[in-house]
Amino acid sequence: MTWNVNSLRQRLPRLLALLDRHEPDIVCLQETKIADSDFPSEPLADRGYSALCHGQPGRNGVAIVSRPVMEEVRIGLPGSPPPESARVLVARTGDVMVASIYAINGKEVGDPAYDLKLEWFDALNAWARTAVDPARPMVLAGDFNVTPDDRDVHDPDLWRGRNLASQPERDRLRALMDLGLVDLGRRAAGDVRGPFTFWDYRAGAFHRGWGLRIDLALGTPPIAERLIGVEVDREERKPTAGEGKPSDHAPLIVDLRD
DNA sequence: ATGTCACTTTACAAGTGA
Repeated sequence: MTWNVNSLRQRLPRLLALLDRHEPDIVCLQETKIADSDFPSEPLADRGYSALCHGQPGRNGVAIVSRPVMEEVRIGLPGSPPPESARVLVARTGDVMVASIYAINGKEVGDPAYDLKLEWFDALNAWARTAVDPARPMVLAGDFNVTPDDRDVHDPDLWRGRNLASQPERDRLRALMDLGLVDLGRRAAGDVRGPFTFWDYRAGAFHRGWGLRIDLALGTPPIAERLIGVEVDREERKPTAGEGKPSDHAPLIVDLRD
């Protein structure tokens, strides 16, 4: 499972309910917005989950919550542009590598943050060229802040060329996948629009179906051949589900054969 | 496109980032 929680402090009751509901083996979290010293390890441990975290107070932050105790492989992204931000965490269980990824949003095409985003993807891809072995099982899951193609936006004409849908960022995501990664969500869904994972809080975007598919699980072929299905838990985006307010992202759940 | 949310701070409102 991968889920951008938009503050783990705010979303903890929902995360705990989500663990009870889906019983996932491994959960990649993004935008935890919490320092490692404040990470809520105990309520997770009570449910049989251990956690690795790479956070900072107030913004960004990634974590991997799992039933198997995972071995930490890497914290952070070597060569990523300053300022240092908590966006990558890599861990291993058995022969499976898992990376929790939170890409830079980029704000708008032309904004300095957009250039930083492209630079950050170059650093991610440079790391991935050394870390992704298509012969070995590996999953990169998280909020990539890029729609892979026009099927991943609710209104391609509206979004054409804009941040989250522009060609330079799509080219970089494509270069990452060309290292031998399968977009598991797209493979499971087939040639349809969506399934969306993010809806802006504003303007009633969820209610109006104004969604994007920017949360992705990318797997090497040994993972992809074990793919059973993929589900987006849209209930988690509704204010009525679980405890407290929703994140602006819904969890993406990938089901793999043992 | 924008009917919001969560964070931070010479904190009880306003700016930032998403």
